[in-house]
Amino acid sequence: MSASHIPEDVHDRCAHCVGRRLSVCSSIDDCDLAILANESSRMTVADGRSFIEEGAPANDFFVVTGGRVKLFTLLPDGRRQITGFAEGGDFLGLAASTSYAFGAEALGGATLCRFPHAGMQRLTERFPSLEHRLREEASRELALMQARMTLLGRKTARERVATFLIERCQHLEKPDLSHPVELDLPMPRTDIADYLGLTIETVSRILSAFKKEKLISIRSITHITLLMPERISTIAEGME
Amino acid sequence: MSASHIPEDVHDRCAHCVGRRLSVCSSIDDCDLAILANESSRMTVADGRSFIEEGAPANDFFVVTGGRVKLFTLLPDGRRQITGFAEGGDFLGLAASTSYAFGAEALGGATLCRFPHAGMQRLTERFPSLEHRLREEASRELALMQARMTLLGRKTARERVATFLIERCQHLEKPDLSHPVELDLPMPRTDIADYLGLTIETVSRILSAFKKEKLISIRSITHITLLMPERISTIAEGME
DNA sequence: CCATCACCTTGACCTGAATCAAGTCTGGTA
DNA sequence: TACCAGACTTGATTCAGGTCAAGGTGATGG
Repeated sequence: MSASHIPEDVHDRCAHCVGRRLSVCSSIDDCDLAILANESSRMTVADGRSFIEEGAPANDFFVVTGGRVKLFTLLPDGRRQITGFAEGGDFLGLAASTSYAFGAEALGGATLCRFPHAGMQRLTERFPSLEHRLREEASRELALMQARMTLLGRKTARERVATFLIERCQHLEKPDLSHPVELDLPMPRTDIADYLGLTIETVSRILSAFKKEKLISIRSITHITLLMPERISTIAEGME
Repeated sequence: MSASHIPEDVHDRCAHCVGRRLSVCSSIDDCDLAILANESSRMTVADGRSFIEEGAPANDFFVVTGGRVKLFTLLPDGRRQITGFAEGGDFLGLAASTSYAFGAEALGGATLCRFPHAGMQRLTERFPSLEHRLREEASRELALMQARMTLLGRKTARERVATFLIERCQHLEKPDLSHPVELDLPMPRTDIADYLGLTIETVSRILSAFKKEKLISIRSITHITLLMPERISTIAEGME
């Protein structure tokens, strides 16, 4: 598909994409959107389907344009560490030299925009600010991972679950911990456990404990209200 | 200090630096070394002295030109997670947006080359390949962290210590696991423990166990020989 | 040559989270 | 309305690794 055939459509595809607002694509001017669109292609991934294989040759970058995905690494015996959840606007594929350092699969269905490395290179040559934006993105990710290593290496189970809840808050449009917060947890407990380096039973127990302590209320499995967000934040920092 | 005053010295400073061979500085041509030198300054840090404060405004990048440093994050009550060790040629400071996401201190004395962000920006504008090199560096680091999260979240103490030993091997000039390997562990047990998310006692016990199993021999506290590197590597991957 | 101090090792015991094992809840089907 | 399957919760028990408490070791200085 070449930009010269259907320039309007192609332009629009990028113009109305969440990546345009949130992701690396924001470093491209409006008038150059067709070039951007021409180097990328859309794809959808069904719930639970994998689209990045850990260790496979890294040929593409991805922008999540809809839905959610989980990123993970595996040990040979099947133990799994989820290294992150990504949603609309998030950029994937920087954690790779020649091969991907992580696997990725859709969490309840996702749409993605795929940028082959070759095309991305053409884009960075043409738009140097894009390369800078990619570095910024990598830096942001590195800073997040720094905190996550502290979580996995040094926090208690209680602190980990509290941190997870606070992290979810900060993904909302208007994070505000001074009032109760309604949260949607679209991932199953298994994923939360593998993200926090715990077992599903421990996650469940601690959520129940938080409920008993009136820190949260559990409206349904996926729908939780933080009744005392600031107290949970205190627990998350290990200061309770 | 301006390059025009003592161009020869300044040029030489970069020409003979390990960063020139190993680090981001390799993306600059010989003839432009004076420009590079002019944007950077040397510094030495004594054993145990801190030179990056977690949360402080991030104003500089650093290249380790000699010795070693440790990078870490802290919890309010003093729990510490060492997120990495850096040595000659390693680049520091990418894991930061406006403020550093980690602290850093010298491990037995270190020399560094400091690049203020403003100067680095002048360099990346003049040498676009440097910006690309920085992104590569960030990607390499991200891939490493991915593996480290799996270690902290999912590996047993035995697997962690084995992984640490294998990692140290891979820092040698000629990594080769088919024969016994002599290793130097310049960091105290406390640092190894904080790197692996364990206690000093557990690290000590597991090294003793490895010794009893004839997997390693402990010649002195800092000097260890891996007698069966491949078996240790197998343990590290969780496949024993 | 001994004292000191910091760091490391070892042992005994404890505990937080894992494991093992029932339940329970929910949404989908008939 | 009852049944079923999959996901979650809860309880009982175990165990890996932490904590507490002695020792050991080796580099430095008197």
